Amino acid sequence: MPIRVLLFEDNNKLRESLSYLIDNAEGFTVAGDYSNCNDAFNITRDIKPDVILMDIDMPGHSGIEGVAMVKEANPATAVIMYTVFEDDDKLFQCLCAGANGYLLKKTPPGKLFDAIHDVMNGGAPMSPNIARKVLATFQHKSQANEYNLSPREIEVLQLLTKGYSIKMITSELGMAFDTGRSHLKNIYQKLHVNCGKEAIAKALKERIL
Amino acid sequence: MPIRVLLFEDNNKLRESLSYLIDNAEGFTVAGDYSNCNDAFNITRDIKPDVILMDIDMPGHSGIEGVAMVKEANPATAVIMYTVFEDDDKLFQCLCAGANGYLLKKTPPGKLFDAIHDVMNGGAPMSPNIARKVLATFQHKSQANEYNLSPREIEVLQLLTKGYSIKMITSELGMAFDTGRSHLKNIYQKLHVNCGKEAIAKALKERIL
DNA sequence: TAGTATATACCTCATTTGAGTGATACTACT
DNA sequence: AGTAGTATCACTCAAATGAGGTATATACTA
Repeated sequence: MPIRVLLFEDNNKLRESLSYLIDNAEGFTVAGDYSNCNDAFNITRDIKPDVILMDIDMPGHSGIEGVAMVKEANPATAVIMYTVFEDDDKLFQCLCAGANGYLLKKTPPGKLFDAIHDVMNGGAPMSPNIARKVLATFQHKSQANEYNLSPREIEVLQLLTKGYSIKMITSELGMAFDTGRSHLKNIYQKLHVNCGKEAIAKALKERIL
Repeated sequence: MPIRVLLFEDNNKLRESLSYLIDNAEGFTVAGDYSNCNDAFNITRDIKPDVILMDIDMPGHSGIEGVAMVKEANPATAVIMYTVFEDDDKLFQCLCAGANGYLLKKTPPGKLFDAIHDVMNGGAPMSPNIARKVLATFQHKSQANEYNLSPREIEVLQLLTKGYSIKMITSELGMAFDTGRSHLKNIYQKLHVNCGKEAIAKALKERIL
């Protein structure tokens, strides 16, 4: 049986072209196409499509909200974002909302079919630039020295981010209590924070360490 | 000019087959193949290949260390992991070390060429299972209620993870100082931690919120 | 209706922490 | 030889925090 695809795209011309293209391809059928995702929850719940191609910039609810609605209505439906946006913010919001793939609209239409097959196969089709951005998030670490932390300070900060108290840190590293406090004071200065809690938040959010 | 590929793989049979296969393919040439990556730094620095296929489990330095060495020697060289491992630990260690792709050895050899082209194109070729794991890391959030935090407690915890002091939190949320402390005490209990720093660390690491 | 969870608020006490100040020693570079 | 950075340790003081206990009002549930 053919793969059932749903389209959410507010550009009528594009939506109709895509619908025609996909519906006439071997092994695919378009189960519906919509110019907004205001009713995405009910639609998905009722139709339970295999794959959804989702634009981001639509009137009313955005595609980002759309993904969330779809995933709540039927988690088994795979959602591929299909958009012109490639800024980090929108990308990661979509991924966090549960998107299974992310294609830029400059993707040649023929590649769409590969992507749909890929996502049905448990994959995560992404345009090359997008995939690179995603992998880059794992590599944002070795920049501890953006703040010129000394090796010893890094050790201290690492233990701090485990929730250790100064006492625990200093005994772990075999230094005097006040030495640990000195290090922490210097760390706080370098990170431009005022207390340990801010330091932990900053260190973990920016993946220092 | 052909794409210059380097192989690091300790299984001699497999390495020779791969080398033969790739070297005889149109548009590819094997610039070297090695059974371990103990000298990966110097090799990469001297040869500066376009792409490296890297095994993980090798005698001496692991492929994970290998990636790091390669990336230090010549960041422009793309590294595709080629391994049987699909456990989260090894995967994320490789990605953090700078790997550009991650293929399981069950990948049909023909797909290797697609992957190499993909990575040369700025992409990040990954086996479907792997890609799913990577995307899943972005979706590990909405499980705040694993700890049965009440809505109000979640608000408090969110501000806490911004490094806010109790004073700031309570004034932000318009409640009495002691009310904030009560909430925090309950939050600490529910998260099984003893202090705010641990709570922040746990909340950020487990992406509660 | 009784019980449970939530949100609110207050009190006390001991500990932890941040800020300020100062000091010694070692290394590395100028 | 002098300077800068790092690592070490000490002392004080005021503020922030965690742990303990109590209390009230509301809302939902059994």
